[in-house]
Amino acid sequence: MNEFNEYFKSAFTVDNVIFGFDEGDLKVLLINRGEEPYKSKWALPGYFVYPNEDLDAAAKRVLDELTGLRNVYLEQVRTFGAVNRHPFGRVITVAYFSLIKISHYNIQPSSIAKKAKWHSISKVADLAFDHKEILEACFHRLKWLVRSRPVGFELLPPKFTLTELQHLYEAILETELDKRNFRKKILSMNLLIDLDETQEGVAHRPARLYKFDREKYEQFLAEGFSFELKESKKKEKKSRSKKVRANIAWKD
Amino acid sequence: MNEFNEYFKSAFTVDNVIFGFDEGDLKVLLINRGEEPYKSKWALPGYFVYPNEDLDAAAKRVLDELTGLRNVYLEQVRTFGAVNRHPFGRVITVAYFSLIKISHYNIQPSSIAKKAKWHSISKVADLAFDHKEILEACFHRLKWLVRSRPVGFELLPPKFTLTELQHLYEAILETELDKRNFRKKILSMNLLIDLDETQEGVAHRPARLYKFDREKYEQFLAEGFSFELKESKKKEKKSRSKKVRANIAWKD
DNA sequence: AATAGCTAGTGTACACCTTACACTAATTCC
DNA sequence: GGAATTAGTGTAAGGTGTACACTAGCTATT
Repeated sequence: MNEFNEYFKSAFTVDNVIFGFDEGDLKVLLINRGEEPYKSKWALPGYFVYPNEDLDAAAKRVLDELTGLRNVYLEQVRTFGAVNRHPFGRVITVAYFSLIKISHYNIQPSSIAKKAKWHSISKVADLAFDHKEILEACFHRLKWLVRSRPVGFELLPPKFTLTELQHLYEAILETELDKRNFRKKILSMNLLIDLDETQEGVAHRPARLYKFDREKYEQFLAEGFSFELKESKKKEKKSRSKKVRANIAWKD
Repeated sequence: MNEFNEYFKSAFTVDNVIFGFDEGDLKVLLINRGEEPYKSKWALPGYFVYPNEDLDAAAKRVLDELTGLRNVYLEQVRTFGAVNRHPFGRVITVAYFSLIKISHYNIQPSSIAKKAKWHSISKVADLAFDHKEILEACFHRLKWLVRSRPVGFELLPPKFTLTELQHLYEAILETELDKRNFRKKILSMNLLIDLDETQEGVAHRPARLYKFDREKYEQFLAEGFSFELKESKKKEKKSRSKKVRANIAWKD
C-alpha cells in the first residue's frame, strides 16, 4: 500500500488528554496499563492510528472507545517525536485534548487498560512514557484557551451556579479570581441564560442556576470578536470605509 | 529496529514554512519540486524524518540544509495527517515555521528542489499536496505570535527604522496601524536600542536607526509578563503575599 | 537659494477596561 | 432566634487603547 522506503517509516499514535471537572478539582482521565512497557503504570489513553484513518478521526475514535463520547471539544495540541520516547522502538504521537462533563459518562476501561480513572491534575505524579510532558503541554493549552475564549462550559453540568463556574476557572488557571469582577465579566458576555431556578438542599442562601447559551456562543465565534463594535458605538452615522485596525496585545 | 506491527507504520516528514520579509512584503520560501509527484509544482521545503532523529532536530536539519541557518526561531505548528494527502501513500507531516532575515542568507537549492525562491505571501497560488493549508495554518500562527509577543525583529536586518518595523507588522497582520500608537507601544517596551544613527541616502528626512535588545527580550520572556508589576507601582511598600491574580481576556 | 516633495517624528483627550475592595441577603442548622 | 454559611451587589481610580494633525529635516529641482 505504501511505496515509501521502509527506512523512513515509523509507528504512530494519538494520545488523548481528557479533562474533566468534579468536586472543585480539575481532573484528567488516565488508564492503568495492562501490558508492557510500563505495565501497571498510569498513562494517557492513546492508540495507534489506523492506516486508512485521518488523524483527527483517530483521536475521536480513541475518545469514543474510552468514553462513548462524540461531538466534544477536541483539539490537536502538539506532536511528540523524541527518538527514545518509547522503549520498544520509534513511535511518534500526536497529542489531543478534550473537555467533558464527568458526571455524564461512565468510563469503560478498554482492552489496553486494566482500569481507567480520573486523577486530580495537581496530584498526577509520574506517568508512562513522556506522558507527563504531554499532559503539561495540554494543560498549558487549556489555560490559554480558557483565557482567550469562554470555553469551560464544556466541563460543567447543564445547570450550574456562577460560583461553580468561577471555581472551574480558578482550578484551570491555578489562581484566585475576584468574585465581583468575575461575575461582571461573565455576565457582560451574555452567554449565560438565567434559568430562574435556585439550588436546593444547600445549607445556606441558594444560588441561582444558569445554563450556557450555545447559540450565542456560535454567533460569537462566527463574528470573530469583531473590532468594529467599539467604533460603531461612537459614531453610528459614519458607516463608510471602516478600516479595521489590529490590536497588538503582547500579553501571554 | 522497530518491533511494531508494520500495519501501523507510515512514512513521516517535516515541512518547513520559512518566513522572510523583503521590500515591504512578507515572503515564504518555496521550492520547485524536481520529482514526482507534483513535479515542477511549488511546495514547502520538507523531507523525511530520519529514524534516529528527534522531530525538532529534523526540522532544524531541513532548514539548515536549505538555508545554512542555525539558531533561528523554529516552532512546531501542527501535524497534518489526512489519509490521502500524499498520492503515493500515507505520509504524516509535522509543520514547523521559522523566521529569518532574507538579506543574510543565500538559499541553495537542495537535491529535491529544482530551485528555491521567495514568494510574496499574498501571491502564493496552488501548492503541491496540502501545502497551501499548511502555509495558512503557519501564517495564522505567525499572526497570533506577533500579537502576543514582540517577535518579528527576527525578520528585520540588524539595524532598522521604526517605520520598517511598522511595515513588517502591517504585512503580517494584513492591516494598517496608527503610526503614533505603534511607536508609543513599541518604545514603551524598552526592547529597542536607539543607535543614535540615521538612515543615509534617502531623499527625505532620514529616520533614526534602532536595534533589537535581545538581552531585555530574554529577561522579558523569563519574567513571564509578570502580573505583579502593575501592583507594585501602586503600593511599593507592601511586599508580602502578592497573590497573583489572573486576567481573563477573551480576545482573539 | 528658494521651493516642492517626501517621510520622520511628536502629544493629547476620551472611551473603555481592569482592578481593588466590603457589606447585605437568603437560607439551614442548632 | 441566633449562628453559620454562601450569594449577590456597585463604585472609584488607574491604566490601556484609540483617534487624530501638525511640524521637522532631508533631497531634488528649478
